[in-house]
Amino acid sequence: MYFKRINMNKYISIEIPNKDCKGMFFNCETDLKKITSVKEANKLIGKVFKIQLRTRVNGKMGKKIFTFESKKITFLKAIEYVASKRTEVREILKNNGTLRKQKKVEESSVKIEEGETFLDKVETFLETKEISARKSTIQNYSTALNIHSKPLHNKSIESITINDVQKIINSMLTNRAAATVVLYARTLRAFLAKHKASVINEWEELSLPHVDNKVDYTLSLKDTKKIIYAMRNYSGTEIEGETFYQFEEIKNIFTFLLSGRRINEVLQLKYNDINLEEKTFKVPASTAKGKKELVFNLDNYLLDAIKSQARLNRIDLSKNLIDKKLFKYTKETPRVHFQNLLRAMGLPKLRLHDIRHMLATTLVQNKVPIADISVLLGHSSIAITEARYANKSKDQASRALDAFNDIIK
DNA sequence: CGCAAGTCGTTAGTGGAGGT
DNA sequence: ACCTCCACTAACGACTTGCG
Repeated sequence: MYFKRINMNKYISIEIPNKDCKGMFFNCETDLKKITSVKEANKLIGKVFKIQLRTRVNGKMGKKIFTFESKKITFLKAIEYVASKRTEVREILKNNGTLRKQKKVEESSVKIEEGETFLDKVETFLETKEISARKSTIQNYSTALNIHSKPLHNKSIESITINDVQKIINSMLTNRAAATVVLYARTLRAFLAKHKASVINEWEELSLPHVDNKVDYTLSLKDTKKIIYAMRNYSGTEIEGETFYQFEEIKNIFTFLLSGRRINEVLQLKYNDINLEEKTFKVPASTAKGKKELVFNLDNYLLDAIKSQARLNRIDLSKNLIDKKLFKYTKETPRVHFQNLLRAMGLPKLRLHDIRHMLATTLVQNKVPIADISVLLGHSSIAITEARYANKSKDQASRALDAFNDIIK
C-alpha cells in the first residue's frame, strides 16, 4: 500500500503578472509549481487561506505568514495587503534580526531593592532544577519566571505581595488562555514556596480562571483499523514483491507508538535497553513519565521494527548492544508525518498521544480486562486507566447481565 | 473509611519561524 | 524539501481532600 505524501506546509510561489507579489507564497495542496492567475488561486482557496512572505535583509532570512478569511477578503486584495506590509516586515527583520514574536510583559518600573532579588534566585533555582527536571519542564519554569514574572524581578522574595501576583495574572488573562494563566500561577507558587515566601500564606486570595481539561475521545473500530494498518505500512511501496519504505524510521517509530508507548519513551529508546534473548525492552526510570522503570515484551511487530532500524543504523544486533539511541528525530517530525497520514486518508486530526487513547478505548470496548490495559499503558495503578478510559459502572453492569443471561439460559 | 473528585507539579502537543 | 527551535497551550498522573 502506498500513501501519497502531502506536505502540510507546502508553499508555492505566486507569480501573477502586473502585481507586486515578489517573495509571496501560497499555502495549498496542489501539484502546481506556481500560481499565475487569480482564477487558479480561487479554485484552491478554502475557508481560510495563507500567504507567506519571504524576504531577506542583510543576508538574514525572514518568513511571515498572513492568514485571511476568504469570506472577508479576495485573493487579490490579500496580495495587495501583504505587499503593503513588506516594508514594515523588513524593518522589523532589520532591527530585531528576527520576525519571531517579541517576548511580551512590559519592563518593570520597580526600583531595585536591597539584597538578593527575585531574579537572582531564579538563576540558581533553574540551575538546581536542571539536575532533576525534564527539558520541557525547565522551559516552562524559565518562561514563567524569566518572562511572565518580570514585574517581580527586582523585588526581594519577602516583599512580594499577593496583589503583585494578581496584577500579573490579570494582565495575562487579557491575551492568554486560561490554562496558561493557571499553569503560570502554579509554577510561580512552587518557586515561591521553595523560597519560603510569606505571600504563599495568602495564596487562596488569588482569583484564578477555571480550567476544564477533560478529553472526550471517540473513534470507530473501522477507522482505528485503517489507521493502524496505515501506520504499520507507512510510506511503503511494493516493487517486484519487495516492500520499500520512503520513511522507514518513521514507520518504525509508529510501530512503537502502536504498542502503547509515549512518544518520548520511544524516541529515548537505546539499543542497550533491548533484551533480544528475553524479547523485552525497558523504559528507564529517567524516561518514563512516572519515573519508575517499566519493562515490556517485544512482539513480532516490534522485533521487525528493531531489526529494520538496526539495519538503517548499521547496528549488528548479534553483538553486545550499545548505548545508542534508535531514533534520530525529535517529537515534531513523527507528529507531522502522522498528521500527513491522517490527512491523506481523509481522517480527522489526531495527536500522537491519541494513539494511546485509541488503543485503550478499543481494548476497553472489546472487553479486555482493565488490569491488562493498565499494564500495557504503563499506568502505575488500575485506577488511572479506569478513570480515563472505562465507563466502569455501565460496562460492569452489562458484563454482569450478560453473565447472568448465560447462566439462566 | 473507602472511594472519587479535586489539586498540584511535571510533561507533551501545536503551529509559526529559522536553518540547511 | 526537510528538520528543529520557540512561545504558547493542553494534558497527564501522583497526591490530597472531602463526602456519603
